[in-house]
Amino acid sequence: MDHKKVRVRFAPSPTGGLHLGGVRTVLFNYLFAKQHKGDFVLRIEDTDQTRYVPGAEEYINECLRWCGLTPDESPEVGGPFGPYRQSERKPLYRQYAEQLVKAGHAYYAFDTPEELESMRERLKTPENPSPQYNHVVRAKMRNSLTLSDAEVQDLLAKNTPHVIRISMPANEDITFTDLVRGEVTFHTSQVDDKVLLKADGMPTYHLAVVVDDYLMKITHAFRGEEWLPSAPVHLLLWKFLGWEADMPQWAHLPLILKPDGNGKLSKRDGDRLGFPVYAMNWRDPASGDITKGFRERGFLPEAFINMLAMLGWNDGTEQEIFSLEELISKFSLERVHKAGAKFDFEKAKWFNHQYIHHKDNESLAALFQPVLDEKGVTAAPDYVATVAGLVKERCYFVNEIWDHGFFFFQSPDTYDEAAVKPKWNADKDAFFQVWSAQLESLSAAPAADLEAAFKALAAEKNLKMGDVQLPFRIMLTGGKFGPPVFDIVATLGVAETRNRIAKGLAAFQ
RNA sequence: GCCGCGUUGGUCAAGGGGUUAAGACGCCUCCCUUUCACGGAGGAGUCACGGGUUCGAUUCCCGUACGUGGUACCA
Repeated sequence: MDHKKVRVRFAPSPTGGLHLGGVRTVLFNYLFAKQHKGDFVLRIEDTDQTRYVPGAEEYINECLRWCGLTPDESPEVGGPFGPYRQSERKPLYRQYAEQLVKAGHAYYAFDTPEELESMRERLKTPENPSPQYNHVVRAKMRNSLTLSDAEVQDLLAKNTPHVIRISMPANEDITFTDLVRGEVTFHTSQVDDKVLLKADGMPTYHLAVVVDDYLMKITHAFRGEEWLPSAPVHLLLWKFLGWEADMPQWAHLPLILKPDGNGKLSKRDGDRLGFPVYAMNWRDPASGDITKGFRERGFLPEAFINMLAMLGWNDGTEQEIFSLEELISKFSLERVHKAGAKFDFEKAKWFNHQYIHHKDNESLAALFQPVLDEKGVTAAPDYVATVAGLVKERCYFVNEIWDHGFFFFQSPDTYDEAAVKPKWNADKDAFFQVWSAQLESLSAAPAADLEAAFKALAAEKNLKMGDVQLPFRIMLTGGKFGPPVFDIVATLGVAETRNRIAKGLAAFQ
Protein backbone atom coordinates (compact mmCIF):
# COMPACT_ATOMS: atom_id res chain seq x y z
CA MET A 1 0.00 0.00 0.00
CA ASP A 2 3.01 2.22 0.28
CA HIS A 3 4.18 1.66 -3.25
CA LYS A 4 2.43 4.85 -4.31
CA LYS A 5 4.48 7.95 -4.69
CA VAL A 6 3.93 10.27 -1.79
CA ARG A 7 1.92 13.32 -2.73
CA VAL A 8 0.82 15.98 -0.26
CA ARG A 9 -0.88 19.29 -0.67
CA PHE A 10 -1.32 22.63 1.01
CA ALA A 11 -4.70 24.06 0.19
CA PRO A 12 -5.21 27.57 1.48
CA SER A 13 -8.05 29.83 0.58
CA PRO A 14 -6.70 33.12 -0.73
CA THR A 15 -8.49 35.44 1.63
CA GLY A 16 -5.70 37.35 3.34
CA GLY A 17 -2.37 37.11 5.09
CA LEU A 18 -0.66 33.76 5.56
CA HIS A 19 -0.84 32.82 9.23
CA LEU A 20 2.18 31.20 10.86
CA GLY A 21 0.01 28.17 11.58
CA GLY A 22 -0.51 27.90 7.85
CA VAL A 23 3.20 28.10 7.26
CA ARG A 24 3.76 25.33 9.75
CA THR A 25 1.22 23.18 7.92
CA VAL A 26 3.16 23.90 4.73
CA LEU A 27 6.39 23.01 6.51
CA PHE A 28 5.18 19.65 7.76
CA ASN A 29 3.75 18.86 4.34
CA TYR A 30 6.99 19.85 2.69
CA LEU A 31 9.22 17.95 5.11
CA PHE A 32 7.15 14.82 4.77
CA ALA A 33 7.08 15.03 0.98
CA LYS A 34 10.79 15.67 0.59
CA GLN A 35 11.71 12.97 3.07
CA HIS A 36 9.77 10.48 0.98
CA LYS A 37 10.95 11.88 -2.33
CA GLY A 38 7.38 12.83 -3.01
CA ASP A 39 5.54 15.80 -4.45
CA PHE A 40 4.31 18.87 -2.67
CA VAL A 41 1.42 20.59 -4.38
CA LEU A 42 -0.17 23.94 -3.76
CA ARG A 43 -3.87 24.06 -4.50
CA ILE A 44 -5.84 27.25 -4.17
CA GLU A 45 -9.21 26.74 -2.54
CA ASP A 46 -11.09 29.70 -3.89
CA THR A 47 -14.57 28.23 -3.97
CA ASP A 48 -16.09 31.04 -1.98
CA GLN A 49 -16.53 33.77 -4.54
CA THR A 50 -17.77 36.19 -1.91
CA ARG A 51 -14.45 36.05 -0.13
CA TYR A 52 -12.19 36.64 -3.08
CA VAL A 53 -9.34 38.95 -2.18
CA PRO A 54 -7.17 40.25 -5.00
CA GLY A 55 -3.48 39.67 -4.54
CA ALA A 56 -3.84 37.02 -1.88
CA GLU A 57 -2.71 34.21 -4.13
CA GLU A 58 0.42 36.00 -5.33
CA TYR A 59 1.10 36.82 -1.72
CA ILE A 60 0.97 33.14 -0.77
CA ASN A 61 3.38 32.27 -3.58
CA GLU A 62 5.77 34.91 -2.36
CA CYS A 63 5.57 33.70 1.24
CA LEU A 64 6.42 30.17 0.19
CA ARG A 65 9.33 31.45 -1.87
CA TRP A 66 10.65 33.45 1.06
CA CYS A 67 10.40 30.42 3.32
CA GLY A 68 12.11 28.24 0.76
CA LEU A 69 9.14 25.86 0.70
CA THR A 70 8.22 26.02 -2.93
CA PRO A 71 5.68 23.62 -4.37
CA ASP A 72 6.38 21.13 -7.13
CA GLU A 73 2.97 21.80 -8.62
CA SER A 74 0.87 24.93 -8.25
CA PRO A 75 -1.24 27.40 -10.20
CA GLU A 76 1.97 29.31 -10.81
CA VAL A 77 4.23 26.52 -12.07
CA GLY A 78 1.52 24.17 -13.31
CA GLY A 79 1.78 20.40 -13.29
CA PRO A 80 0.10 17.27 -14.63
CA PHE A 81 -2.95 17.50 -12.36
CA GLY A 82 -4.07 21.05 -13.05
CA PRO A 83 -5.74 23.36 -12.94
CA TYR A 84 -4.71 23.98 -9.36
CA ARG A 85 -7.26 26.67 -8.66
CA GLN A 86 -10.59 25.26 -7.63
CA SER A 87 -12.51 28.09 -9.26
CA GLU A 88 -11.06 26.86 -12.56
CA ARG A 89 -12.17 23.32 -11.80
CA LYS A 90 -15.78 24.31 -11.22
CA PRO A 91 -17.29 22.15 -14.02
CA LEU A 92 -15.67 19.08 -12.52
CA TYR A 93 -17.54 18.94 -9.27
CA ARG A 94 -21.19 18.80 -10.23
CA GLN A 95 -21.00 15.35 -11.75
CA TYR A 96 -19.71 13.87 -8.52
CA ALA A 97 -22.45 15.53 -6.52
CA GLU A 98 -25.02 14.18 -8.99
CA GLN A 99 -23.46 10.76 -8.76
CA LEU A 100 -24.01 10.86 -5.02
CA VAL A 101 -27.63 11.91 -5.48
CA LYS A 102 -28.25 9.01 -7.84
CA ALA A 103 -26.69 6.60 -5.37
CA GLY A 104 -28.91 7.94 -2.61
CA HIS A 105 -26.08 9.46 -0.60
CA ALA A 106 -27.04 13.02 -1.31
CA TYR A 107 -30.11 15.03 -2.21
CA TYR A 108 -31.28 18.32 -3.65
CA ALA A 109 -32.33 20.93 -1.16
CA PHE A 110 -34.34 23.96 -2.18
CA ASP A 111 -34.48 25.75 1.13
CA THR A 112 -33.67 29.41 0.84
CA PRO A 113 -31.25 31.07 3.25
CA GLU A 114 -34.28 32.66 4.90
CA GLU A 115 -35.94 29.30 5.39
CA LEU A 116 -32.79 27.90 6.91
CA GLU A 117 -32.54 30.87 9.18
CA SER A 118 -36.11 30.50 10.38
CA MET A 119 -35.65 26.75 10.90
CA ARG A 120 -32.70 27.45 13.16
CA GLU A 121 -34.57 30.15 14.96
CA ARG A 122 -37.55 27.91 15.53
CA LEU A 123 -35.60 24.86 16.68
CA LYS A 124 -33.19 26.78 18.85
CA THR A 125 -33.38 26.00 22.56
CA PRO A 126 -31.03 26.66 25.46
CA GLU A 127 -30.03 23.00 25.32
CA ASN A 128 -29.48 23.10 21.58
CA PRO A 129 -28.26 26.54 20.54
CA SER A 130 -27.21 25.44 17.06
CA PRO A 131 -29.79 23.18 15.42
CA GLN A 132 -28.40 21.16 12.56
CA TYR A 133 -29.81 20.19 9.21
CA ASN A 134 -29.65 16.52 10.10
CA HIS A 135 -31.47 13.29 9.46
CA VAL A 136 -34.51 14.33 11.48
CA VAL A 137 -34.70 17.96 10.44
CA ARG A 138 -34.33 17.19 6.74
CA ALA A 139 -37.71 15.43 6.82
CA LYS A 140 -39.33 18.78 7.49
CA MET A 141 -37.49 20.81 4.87
CA ARG A 142 -37.92 21.37 1.16
CA ASN A 143 -35.71 18.82 -0.49
CA SER A 144 -35.80 15.90 -2.88
CA LEU A 145 -36.45 13.60 0.04
CA THR A 146 -39.67 15.31 1.07
CA LEU A 147 -40.88 16.57 -2.30
CA SER A 148 -42.37 14.33 -4.97
CA ASP A 149 -40.26 13.42 -7.97
CA ALA A 150 -42.49 15.50 -10.17
CA GLU A 151 -42.04 18.56 -7.98
CA VAL A 152 -38.32 18.09 -7.87
CA GLN A 153 -38.07 17.72 -11.63
CA ASP A 154 -40.20 20.79 -12.05
CA LEU A 155 -38.08 22.89 -9.70
CA LEU A 156 -34.93 21.69 -11.37
CA ALA A 157 -36.34 22.40 -14.81
CA LYS A 158 -37.13 25.94 -13.73
CA ASN A 159 -33.58 26.44 -12.54
CA THR A 160 -34.72 26.95 -8.98
CA PRO A 161 -31.71 27.73 -6.83
CA HIS A 162 -30.73 24.65 -4.88
CA VAL A 163 -27.84 22.98 -3.16
CA ILE A 164 -26.86 19.34 -2.92
CA ARG A 165 -26.46 18.00 0.57
CA ILE A 166 -24.88 14.80 1.76
CA SER A 167 -27.27 12.43 3.44
CA MET A 168 -25.61 11.49 6.67
CA PRO A 169 -26.45 8.00 7.95
CA ALA A 170 -28.60 8.21 11.05
CA ASN A 171 -26.71 5.94 13.33
CA GLU A 172 -23.21 4.89 12.46
CA ASP A 173 -19.80 5.07 14.04
CA ILE A 174 -17.10 6.42 11.79
CA THR A 175 -13.63 5.45 12.91
CA PHE A 176 -10.31 6.19 11.32
CA THR A 177 -6.68 6.33 12.26
CA ASP A 178 -5.17 9.76 12.38
CA LEU A 179 -1.42 9.84 11.90
CA VAL A 180 -0.90 12.08 14.88
CA ARG A 181 -3.81 11.19 17.15
CA GLY A 182 -4.32 7.51 16.58
CA GLU A 183 -7.83 6.10 16.41
CA VAL A 184 -10.61 8.69 16.35
CA THR A 185 -14.32 7.94 16.35
CA PHE A 186 -17.36 10.03 15.49
CA HIS A 187 -21.02 9.24 15.51
CA THR A 188 -22.90 10.20 12.36
CA SER A 189 -25.87 11.48 14.33
CA GLN A 190 -23.68 14.33 15.50
CA VAL A 191 -22.83 15.68 12.11
CA ASP A 192 -25.29 17.42 9.84
CA ASP A 193 -26.09 17.08 6.17
CA LYS A 194 -23.30 19.30 4.92
CA VAL A 195 -23.82 21.21 1.73
CA LEU A 196 -21.67 19.68 -1.00
CA LEU A 197 -22.57 21.84 -3.95
CA LYS A 198 -23.64 25.42 -3.42
CA ALA A 199 -26.43 27.22 -5.22
CA ASP A 200 -23.87 29.01 -7.38
CA GLY A 201 -22.60 25.68 -8.63
CA MET A 202 -19.36 25.85 -6.69
CA PRO A 203 -18.46 22.98 -4.43
CA THR A 204 -17.99 23.55 -0.74
CA TYR A 205 -14.70 22.65 0.86
CA HIS A 206 -16.10 19.25 1.79
CA LEU A 207 -16.75 18.12 -1.75
CA ALA A 208 -13.81 19.90 -3.30
CA VAL A 209 -11.22 18.54 -0.91
CA VAL A 210 -12.29 14.98 -1.55
CA VAL A 211 -12.66 15.27 -5.31
CA ASP A 212 -9.38 17.12 -5.74
CA ASP A 213 -7.38 14.96 -3.37
CA TYR A 214 -8.62 11.99 -5.36
CA LEU A 215 -7.98 13.50 -8.76
CA MET A 216 -4.59 14.82 -7.70
CA LYS A 217 -3.62 11.47 -6.22
CA ILE A 218 -2.90 12.86 -2.78
CA THR A 219 -1.61 10.17 -0.45
CA HIS A 220 -1.34 12.05 2.83
CA ALA A 221 -3.59 14.87 3.91
CA PHE A 222 -2.31 17.19 6.61
CA ARG A 223 -4.42 20.01 7.94
CA GLY A 224 -5.14 21.89 11.14
CA GLU A 225 -7.00 20.28 14.00
CA GLU A 226 -9.97 22.55 13.38
CA TRP A 227 -10.85 20.15 10.55
CA LEU A 228 -11.11 17.10 12.75
CA PRO A 229 -14.87 17.42 13.41
CA SER A 230 -15.65 17.40 9.70
CA ALA A 231 -13.40 14.44 8.96
CA PRO A 232 -16.32 11.98 9.10
CA VAL A 233 -17.99 13.85 6.22
CA HIS A 234 -14.85 13.46 4.16
CA LEU A 235 -14.40 9.82 5.07
CA LEU A 236 -17.98 9.09 4.02
CA LEU A 237 -17.53 10.97 0.77
CA TRP A 238 -14.50 8.88 -0.13
CA LYS A 239 -16.56 5.81 0.57
CA PHE A 240 -19.74 6.94 -1.22
CA LEU A 241 -17.78 8.00 -4.27
CA GLY A 242 -16.24 4.54 -4.38
CA TRP A 243 -12.70 5.71 -3.87
CA GLU A 244 -12.04 4.25 -0.43
CA ALA A 245 -8.98 2.34 -1.59
CA ASP A 246 -7.33 5.59 -2.66
CA MET A 247 -8.15 7.64 0.39
CA PRO A 248 -5.18 9.53 1.77
CA GLN A 249 -4.00 9.03 5.31
CA TRP A 250 -5.05 11.87 7.53
CA ALA A 251 -3.02 13.87 9.97
CA HIS A 252 -4.62 16.65 11.97
CA LEU A 253 -1.97 19.01 13.24
CA PRO A 254 -2.19 20.73 16.63
CA LEU A 255 -3.19 24.37 16.67
CA ILE A 256 -1.01 27.34 17.52
CA LEU A 257 -2.62 29.16 20.40
CA LYS A 258 -2.39 32.71 21.63
CA PRO A 259 0.16 33.25 24.42
CA ASP A 260 -2.33 34.39 27.01
CA GLY A 261 -4.77 31.54 26.74
CA ASN A 262 -8.17 31.41 25.09
CA GLY A 263 -8.00 30.31 21.56
CA LYS A 264 -6.27 30.09 18.25
CA LEU A 265 -3.63 32.70 17.61
CA SER A 266 -5.11 35.37 15.40
CA LYS A 267 -3.86 38.42 13.59
CA ARG A 268 -5.53 40.54 16.22
CA ASP A 269 -3.49 38.92 18.98
CA GLY A 270 -0.34 39.91 17.18
CA ASP A 271 -1.49 43.51 16.93
CA ARG A 272 -2.49 43.47 20.56
CA LEU A 273 0.66 41.84 21.89
CA GLY A 274 3.10 43.45 19.48
CA PHE A 275 4.39 40.64 17.33
CA PRO A 276 3.74 39.40 13.81
CA VAL A 277 1.39 36.56 13.00
CA TYR A 278 1.64 36.57 9.23
CA ALA A 279 4.72 35.37 7.35
CA MET A 280 5.08 38.62 5.42
CA ASN A 281 3.48 42.04 5.46
CA TRP A 282 -0.07 41.84 4.25
CA ARG A 283 -1.85 44.85 2.86
CA ASP A 284 -5.59 44.55 2.91
CA PRO A 285 -6.67 45.84 -0.49
CA ALA A 286 -10.02 47.04 0.79
CA SER A 287 -8.92 49.03 3.80
CA GLY A 288 -5.30 49.60 2.86
CA ASP A 289 -4.29 48.45 6.34
CA ILE A 290 -0.95 46.73 6.62
CA THR A 291 -0.41 43.85 8.96
CA LYS A 292 3.23 43.30 9.81
CA GLY A 293 4.91 40.04 8.87
CA PHE A 294 7.83 38.06 10.21
CA ARG A 295 9.91 38.87 7.17
CA GLU A 296 9.58 42.62 7.54
CA ARG A 297 10.01 42.37 11.29
CA GLY A 298 13.56 41.18 10.58
CA PHE A 299 13.27 37.42 10.78
CA LEU A 300 15.56 35.22 8.75
CA PRO A 301 13.52 32.59 6.92
CA GLU A 302 15.75 29.80 8.29
CA ALA A 303 15.02 30.96 11.82
CA PHE A 304 11.32 31.33 11.15
CA ILE A 305 11.12 27.81 9.75
CA ASN A 306 13.22 26.32 12.53
CA MET A 307 11.09 28.00 15.16
CA LEU A 308 7.90 26.75 13.53
CA ALA A 309 9.22 23.22 13.29
CA MET A 310 9.89 23.14 17.02
CA LEU A 311 6.36 24.26 17.75
CA GLY A 312 4.75 20.86 18.01
CA TRP A 313 7.61 18.66 16.95
CA ASN A 314 11.04 17.64 18.24
CA ASP A 315 13.41 14.86 17.40
CA GLY A 316 13.63 13.49 20.92
CA THR A 317 17.13 14.81 21.51
CA GLU A 318 18.20 18.13 22.96
CA GLN A 319 18.89 19.61 19.56
CA GLU A 320 16.89 22.70 18.74
CA ILE A 321 18.71 24.23 15.82
CA PHE A 322 18.01 22.40 12.58
CA SER A 323 18.68 23.24 8.97
CA LEU A 324 15.93 22.52 6.47
CA GLU A 325 17.95 19.54 5.23
CA GLU A 326 18.17 18.14 8.75
CA LEU A 327 14.48 18.65 9.27
CA ILE A 328 13.75 16.80 6.06
CA SER A 329 15.76 13.81 7.16
CA LYS A 330 14.63 13.78 10.79
CA PHE A 331 10.99 14.79 10.66
CA SER A 332 8.47 12.22 11.76
CA LEU A 333 4.73 12.48 12.25
CA GLU A 334 4.92 10.11 15.20
CA ARG A 335 6.79 12.77 17.11
CA VAL A 336 4.30 15.52 16.44
CA HIS A 337 2.74 16.66 19.68
CA LYS A 338 -1.01 16.22 20.05
CA ALA A 339 -1.79 19.30 22.10
CA GLY A 340 -1.89 22.85 20.83
CA ALA A 341 1.08 25.07 21.62
CA LYS A 342 0.96 28.60 22.93
CA PHE A 343 3.08 30.84 20.80
CA ASP A 344 6.01 32.42 22.64
CA PHE A 345 7.47 35.38 20.82
CA GLU A 346 10.48 35.50 23.15
CA LYS A 347 11.48 32.03 22.04
CA ALA A 348 10.93 33.02 18.43
CA LYS A 349 13.30 35.93 18.96
CA TRP A 350 15.86 33.59 20.45
CA PHE A 351 15.81 31.45 17.32
CA ASN A 352 16.34 34.49 15.14
CA HIS A 353 19.15 35.63 17.40
CA GLN A 354 20.86 32.27 17.00
CA TYR A 355 20.67 32.46 13.23
CA ILE A 356 21.86 36.05 13.03
CA HIS A 357 24.71 35.26 15.40
CA HIS A 358 25.91 32.44 13.18
CA LYS A 359 25.24 33.96 9.80
CA ASP A 360 28.20 35.12 7.76
CA ASN A 361 28.93 38.83 7.84
CA GLU A 362 28.55 39.39 4.11
CA SER A 363 25.03 37.96 3.98
CA LEU A 364 24.09 39.98 7.02
CA ALA A 365 25.47 43.12 5.42
CA ALA A 366 23.39 42.49 2.32
CA LEU A 367 20.27 41.99 4.41
CA PHE A 368 21.06 45.17 6.33
CA GLN A 369 21.69 47.30 3.27
CA PRO A 370 18.02 48.33 2.87
CA VAL A 371 18.11 49.83 6.36
CA LEU A 372 21.18 51.84 5.41
CA ASP A 373 19.51 52.99 2.24
CA GLU A 374 16.54 54.10 4.23
CA LYS A 375 18.81 56.09 6.54
CA GLY A 376 20.51 57.64 3.57
CA VAL A 377 23.85 56.18 4.59
CA THR A 378 26.41 55.10 2.02
CA ALA A 379 29.08 52.62 3.01
CA ALA A 380 31.31 50.08 1.30
CA PRO A 381 29.96 46.53 1.47
CA ASP A 382 33.02 45.15 3.21
CA TYR A 383 32.86 47.91 5.81
CA VAL A 384 29.20 47.07 6.48
CA ALA A 385 30.16 43.41 6.74
CA THR A 386 32.83 44.23 9.33
CA VAL A 387 30.31 46.20 11.35
CA ALA A 388 27.77 43.39 11.08
CA GLY A 389 30.35 40.95 12.35
CA LEU A 390 31.11 43.15 15.30
CA VAL A 391 27.54 43.68 16.47
CA LYS A 392 25.61 40.64 15.31
CA GLU A 393 25.90 38.74 18.56
CA ARG A 394 23.71 41.30 20.27
CA CYS A 395 21.05 41.54 17.55
CA TYR A 396 17.74 39.76 17.62
CA PHE A 397 16.75 41.30 14.32
CA VAL A 398 18.63 42.42 11.25
CA ASN A 399 17.57 46.04 11.65
CA GLU A 400 19.08 46.11 15.13
CA ILE A 401 22.49 46.17 13.50
CA TRP A 402 21.75 49.87 13.23
CA ASP A 403 20.78 50.23 16.88
CA HIS A 404 23.96 48.55 17.99
CA GLY A 405 26.27 50.01 15.38
CA PHE A 406 24.95 53.35 14.13
CA PHE A 407 28.13 55.06 15.33
CA PHE A 408 30.09 53.19 12.70
CA PHE A 409 28.23 55.26 10.15
CA GLN A 410 27.91 58.59 11.85
CA SER A 411 29.81 60.45 14.51
CA PRO A 412 27.82 60.72 17.76
CA ASP A 413 26.00 64.04 18.28
CA THR A 414 25.39 63.58 21.96
CA TYR A 415 27.40 61.95 24.71
CA ASP A 416 26.55 60.15 27.90
CA GLU A 417 28.11 63.04 29.80
CA ALA A 418 26.94 61.85 33.18
CA ALA A 419 29.28 58.90 32.80
CA VAL A 420 32.29 61.08 32.01
CA LYS A 421 32.10 64.63 33.26
CA PRO A 422 32.01 64.09 37.02
CA LYS A 423 35.37 62.36 36.86
CA TRP A 424 36.84 64.39 34.06
CA ASN A 425 40.07 66.31 34.74
CA ALA A 426 43.07 67.90 33.08
CA ASP A 427 45.17 64.75 33.35
CA LYS A 428 42.70 62.82 31.28
CA ASP A 429 42.42 65.62 28.81
CA ALA A 430 46.16 65.64 28.42
CA PHE A 431 46.26 61.90 28.08
CA PHE A 432 43.91 61.98 25.11
CA GLN A 433 45.85 64.76 23.46
CA VAL A 434 48.93 62.58 23.53
CA TRP A 435 46.99 59.48 22.58
CA SER A 436 45.49 61.19 19.59
CA ALA A 437 48.91 62.25 18.41
CA GLN A 438 50.30 58.79 18.98
CA LEU A 439 47.47 57.30 16.98
CA GLU A 440 48.75 58.99 13.88
CA SER A 441 51.58 56.50 13.65
CA LEU A 442 49.28 53.58 14.36
CA SER A 443 47.13 53.58 11.25
CA ALA A 444 46.27 50.12 10.02
CA ALA A 445 47.33 48.62 13.34
CA PRO A 446 45.23 45.68 14.53
CA ALA A 447 42.99 46.09 17.56
CA ALA A 448 45.35 44.22 19.85
CA ASP A 449 48.26 46.55 19.03
CA LEU A 450 46.09 49.59 19.55
CA GLU A 451 45.06 48.28 22.91
CA ALA A 452 48.64 47.56 23.92
CA ALA A 453 49.73 51.06 22.98
CA PHE A 454 46.80 52.59 24.83
CA LYS A 455 47.58 50.56 27.94
CA ALA A 456 51.23 51.49 27.84
CA LEU A 457 50.40 55.15 27.56
CA ALA A 458 47.89 54.97 30.41
CA ALA A 459 50.48 53.32 32.65
CA GLU A 460 53.04 55.90 31.71
CA LYS A 461 50.61 58.68 32.65
CA ASN A 462 49.64 56.89 35.83
CA LEU A 463 46.05 56.45 34.78
CA LYS A 464 44.00 53.34 35.34
CA MET A 465 42.57 51.68 32.25
CA GLY A 466 39.10 52.00 33.64
CA ASP A 467 39.46 55.72 33.97
CA VAL A 468 40.31 56.31 30.36
CA GLN A 469 38.81 53.48 28.46
CA LEU A 470 35.21 54.40 29.21
CA PRO A 471 35.63 58.05 28.19
CA PHE A 472 37.33 56.84 25.04
CA ARG A 473 34.39 54.57 24.25
CA ILE A 474 32.00 57.42 24.80
CA MET A 475 33.94 59.72 22.45
CA LEU A 476 33.65 57.04 19.81
CA THR A 477 30.09 55.86 20.29
CA GLY A 478 28.37 58.42 22.42
CA GLY A 479 27.54 56.01 25.18
CA LYS A 480 28.29 52.93 27.22
CA PHE A 481 27.61 50.43 24.50
CA GLY A 482 29.08 48.76 21.45
CA PRO A 483 31.70 46.14 20.71
CA PRO A 484 35.21 46.19 22.27
CA VAL A 485 36.68 49.72 21.97
CA PHE A 486 39.76 48.82 20.00
CA ASP A 487 37.73 46.87 17.49
CA ILE A 488 35.81 50.07 16.98
CA VAL A 489 39.03 52.03 16.48
CA ALA A 490 40.40 49.49 14.04
CA THR A 491 37.17 49.63 12.06
CA LEU A 492 36.68 53.38 12.15
CA GLY A 493 40.31 54.03 11.21
CA VAL A 494 42.77 56.37 12.81
CA ALA A 495 41.69 59.56 11.07
CA GLU A 496 38.06 59.25 12.11
CA THR A 497 39.07 58.19 15.60
CA ARG A 498 41.19 61.30 16.02
CA ASN A 499 38.30 63.46 14.81
CA ARG A 500 36.08 61.92 17.42
CA ILE A 501 38.65 62.36 20.16
CA ALA A 502 38.91 66.05 19.33
CA LYS A 503 35.15 66.39 19.23
CA GLY A 504 34.75 64.51 22.48
CA LEU A 505 37.42 66.49 24.25
CA ALA A 506 35.62 69.69 23.32
CA ALA A 507 32.36 68.33 24.68
CA PHE A 508 33.83 67.08 27.94
CA GLN A 509 35.32 70.47 28.91
C1' G B 1 -25.96 22.76 24.97
C1' C B 2 -23.97 18.74 22.02
C1' C B 3 -19.75 16.31 19.77
C1' G B 4 -14.43 15.78 19.08
C1' C B 5 -9.50 16.55 20.70
C1' G B 6 -6.16 17.64 24.50
C1' U B 7 -3.76 18.40 29.78
C1' U B 8 4.53 17.37 32.43
C1' G B 9 7.54 24.28 35.48
C1' G B 10 5.24 31.10 33.20
C1' U B 11 6.22 29.12 27.75
C1' C B 12 8.20 25.14 24.25
C1' A B 13 8.99 20.29 25.83
C1' A B 14 11.87 14.88 26.84
C1' G B 15 10.39 10.78 29.43
C1' G B 16 6.92 6.94 30.45
C1' G B 17 4.94 1.56 35.86
C1' G B 18 10.29 2.07 40.41
C1' U B 19 14.33 8.46 37.51
C1' U B 20 17.64 13.30 41.90
C1' A B 21 11.28 13.95 36.18
C1' A B 22 16.06 15.85 30.78
C1' G B 23 16.86 20.13 27.86
C1' A B 24 15.54 25.08 25.79
C1' C B 25 13.22 30.16 26.25
C1' G B 26 12.28 33.67 30.01
C1' C B 27 13.60 35.16 35.15
C1' C B 28 17.46 35.51 39.25
C1' U B 29 22.76 35.04 41.18
C1' C B 30 27.85 34.66 40.20
C1' C B 31 32.28 34.41 36.78
C1' C B 32 34.43 36.48 32.28
C1' U B 33 34.45 41.55 30.23
C1' U B 34 36.65 48.32 33.68
C1' U B 35 30.23 49.16 28.27
C1' C B 36 26.74 45.98 26.51
C1' A B 37 26.54 41.35 24.45
C1' C B 38 28.58 36.46 23.70
C1' G B 39 30.40 32.52 26.68
C1' G B 40 30.67 29.79 31.42
C1' A B 41 28.84 28.16 36.48
C1' G B 42 24.68 27.98 39.59
C1' G B 43 19.35 28.97 41.29
C1' A B 44 13.93 29.30 41.74
C1' G B 45 9.96 26.77 39.30
C1' U B 46 6.34 21.11 36.98
C1' C B 47 3.64 15.63 36.25
C1' A B 48 -4.75 19.35 36.81
C1' C B 49 -7.94 16.65 40.47
C1' G B 50 -10.52 12.13 42.36
C1' G B 51 -11.04 7.09 42.11
C1' G B 52 -9.29 2.47 40.60
C1' U B 53 -5.38 -1.53 38.58
C1' U B 54 -0.57 -2.61 40.86
C1' C B 55 4.15 -4.40 45.72
C1' G B 56 4.63 0.52 43.35
C1' A B 57 1.65 5.31 39.50
C1' U B 58 3.57 11.39 36.50
C1' U B 59 3.30 7.02 33.26
C1' C B 60 -2.29 2.17 32.42
C1' C B 61 -8.05 2.47 33.10
C1' C B 62 -12.49 5.31 34.55
C1' G B 63 -14.58 9.73 36.04
C1' U B 64 -14.31 15.10 37.10
C1' A B 65 -12.34 19.78 36.13
C1' C B 66 -10.10 22.88 32.88
C1' G B 67 -8.46 24.22 28.01
C1' U B 68 -9.32 24.04 22.93
C1' G B 69 -11.80 23.00 18.18
C1' G B 70 -16.35 22.23 15.61
C1' U B 71 -21.48 22.82 15.47
C1' A B 72 -22.44 28.06 7.87
C1' C B 73 -24.65 27.59 0.70
C1' C B 74 -16.35 29.96 5.17
C1' A B 75 -12.34 27.59 4.55
